[in-house]
Amino acid sequence: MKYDENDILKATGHKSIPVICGPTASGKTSLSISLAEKYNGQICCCDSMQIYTHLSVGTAKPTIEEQKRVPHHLIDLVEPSEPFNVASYLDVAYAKIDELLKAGILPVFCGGTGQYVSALYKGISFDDAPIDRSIEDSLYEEYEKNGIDGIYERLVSLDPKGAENIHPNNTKRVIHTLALVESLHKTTKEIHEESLKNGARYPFTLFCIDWPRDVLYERINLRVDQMIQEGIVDEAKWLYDQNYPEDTTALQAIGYKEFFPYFEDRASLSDCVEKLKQHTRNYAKRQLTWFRHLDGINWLDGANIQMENIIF
RNA sequence: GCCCAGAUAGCUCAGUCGGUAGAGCAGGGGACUGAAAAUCCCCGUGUCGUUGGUUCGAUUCCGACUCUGGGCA
Repeated sequence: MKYDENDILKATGHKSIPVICGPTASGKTSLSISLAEKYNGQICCCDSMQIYTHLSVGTAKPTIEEQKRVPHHLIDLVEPSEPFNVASYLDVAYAKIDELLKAGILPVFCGGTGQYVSALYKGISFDDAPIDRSIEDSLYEEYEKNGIDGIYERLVSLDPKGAENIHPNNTKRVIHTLALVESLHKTTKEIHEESLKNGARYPFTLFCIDWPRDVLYERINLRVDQMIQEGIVDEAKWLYDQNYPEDTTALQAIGYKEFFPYFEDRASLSDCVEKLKQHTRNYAKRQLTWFRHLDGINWLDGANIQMENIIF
């Protein structure tokens, strides 16, 4: 079901659902908790790694204490070995929003994953059946043997406009897009238009917490040190010991793979910690690029957040 | 004290058979529609340690000095 401003207003007293965005370590969690406490809300996490069970310290999942203050949803949804993606996220997120609204509770989104926030906000729907992973697998085999050129050319001939937007070096996207175009017999433009035709399912208002870059990086460094105290290394060791296949999505999470060289005696612990800080800083920059280019985002000065300015 | 090696971009280093220099990383910007904490694209002028000498011309060759490694006493 689709909600407009009035439906949300009737259910919660607000015209839209707030989404607190921001790079890692910007203070999203505490702000969204304050907001939820203030307005009788509950938190809906919007994070591609917090959905995994077991990965808690490294994903900066809200702590048990934080979860006691306000109920948190959309975390701990699947085992790290299980596949999960934007489409799966939208399914569970929509169901949760409906459930909360019916109960008159305000969902407060707290999101670090640009792709998920964007899909929610723009109302991108993934109605087509998911493409068969085996099509992609066979394209990967072809890529291993003959390189990307032939695959890219096929994409250009089937979907020239779509190919323009993908750099041939981005093999992951080239292969995925070709698999999509071939199996659906549609161009990316058609796919995109169809995916947007229903519009956003709920009105959202986006907020993004911003800090001067050097301050943010300092916060990140401090937080990584804190994660060490909280046992991130043990958590990483656990994940390492699971021996999941290399392409397991959860293994991509920052905060785990960085310690694998240490477990294999190929690097010192402190080197791995430095790498982790580095990767986290790099990631924060990418997140900001994403949020900066979302239409209608409201910026909040991390050092001086006024609750009165958070209007939604 | 002596010998050897090094001193070039924020870091690690390459290079210039003498014509003022370039990679990786960091940093900055960007893309993103079913793996997204992923993946990918763009952006490189710096007293080439200091100081003399040789030379039309030195970061490059030679000398001295300073510093940093390593070795010998």
